[in-house]
Amino acid sequence: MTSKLPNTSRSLPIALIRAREGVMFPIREMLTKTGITEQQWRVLRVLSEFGALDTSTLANRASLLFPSLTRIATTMRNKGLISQKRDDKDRRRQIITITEAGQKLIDDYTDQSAQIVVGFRETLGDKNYEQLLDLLEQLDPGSKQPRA
Amino acid sequence: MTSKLPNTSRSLPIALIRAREGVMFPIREMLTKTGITEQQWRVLRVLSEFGALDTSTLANRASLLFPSLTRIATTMRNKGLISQKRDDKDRRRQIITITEAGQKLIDDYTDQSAQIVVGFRETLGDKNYEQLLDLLEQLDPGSKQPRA
DNA sequence: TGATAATAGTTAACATGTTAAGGAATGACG
DNA sequence: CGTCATTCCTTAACATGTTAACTATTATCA
Repeated sequence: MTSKLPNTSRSLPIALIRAREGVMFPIREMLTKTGITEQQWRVLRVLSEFGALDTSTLANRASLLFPSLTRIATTMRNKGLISQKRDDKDRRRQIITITEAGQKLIDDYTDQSAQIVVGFRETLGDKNYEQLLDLLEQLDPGSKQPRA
Repeated sequence: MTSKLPNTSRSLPIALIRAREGVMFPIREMLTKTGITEQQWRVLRVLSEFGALDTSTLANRASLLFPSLTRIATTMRNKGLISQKRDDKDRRRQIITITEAGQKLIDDYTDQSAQIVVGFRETLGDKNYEQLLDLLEQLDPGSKQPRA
């Protein structure tokens, strides 16, 4: 059996990369002004939404790998955006908390960020936008169980 | 006006990352056996589809940034997967060509790669799969003009 | 209890993503 | 022809992605 690959123009991995580029462009533009990266923004958003979390849970919810989060956390601690302490019950665990400065950063840019989301929603239309999220979720291996 | 951000679970950027993780997982598993990375695989696929290309065009079609491609090309040249030469007409340009070894690698793994694509197509269903590609394309800023 | 496995994170090493600056060749124009 | 902007690409610097090895702590179980 000799199967053929789709054209690169209809390749799912490449389409996902390009879509991400397109979505991230205006967001990155906004983040430039904040001085933090896309990943650091995700960390703040997750902490702001869920409160203090241990490293594993945070990594999972922000879709970051452990080693990345270890480095990012160091950077963010130095910037005063988060604080870290050991869990007294299980001393292997690190508990990460958002600081006031971190929360302020979120608050300051929530509107602008939300506007960008609205833009994409309008580009696709509400119905398509929701369907896109549904389809993407089906490709996500973690979507079967709720995240830790 | 105080807008609110969507939950991180319905955030488009995060959904795109997670979907990409899901799609890339089996592909990366396959690529481990080949000894090349996902990006190097993309370069080979584009060269195999379009023939020799200059660096700019290749970067564009493989969705790679220039600096990345510069490094990747060095690696791949050392592995004997591609060859590079200057364009005689415009000596700023590098022309990149796939080697026999590179083409063999593509040939050896085309079937396996195509099977993975089939898997995702079946997961979503043909219709949804095509619609997903269409929606993703709408988020791609480069989709308005055909790529260089 | 004491050896061993499992868990939570970190560190290391290499590749890529991202932005900015730099170098070489070409093009435009007075 | 000479200057200057433009184009194509490379280098540099820092952040993240990815895999593997390693440390510290906790759980298991004979």
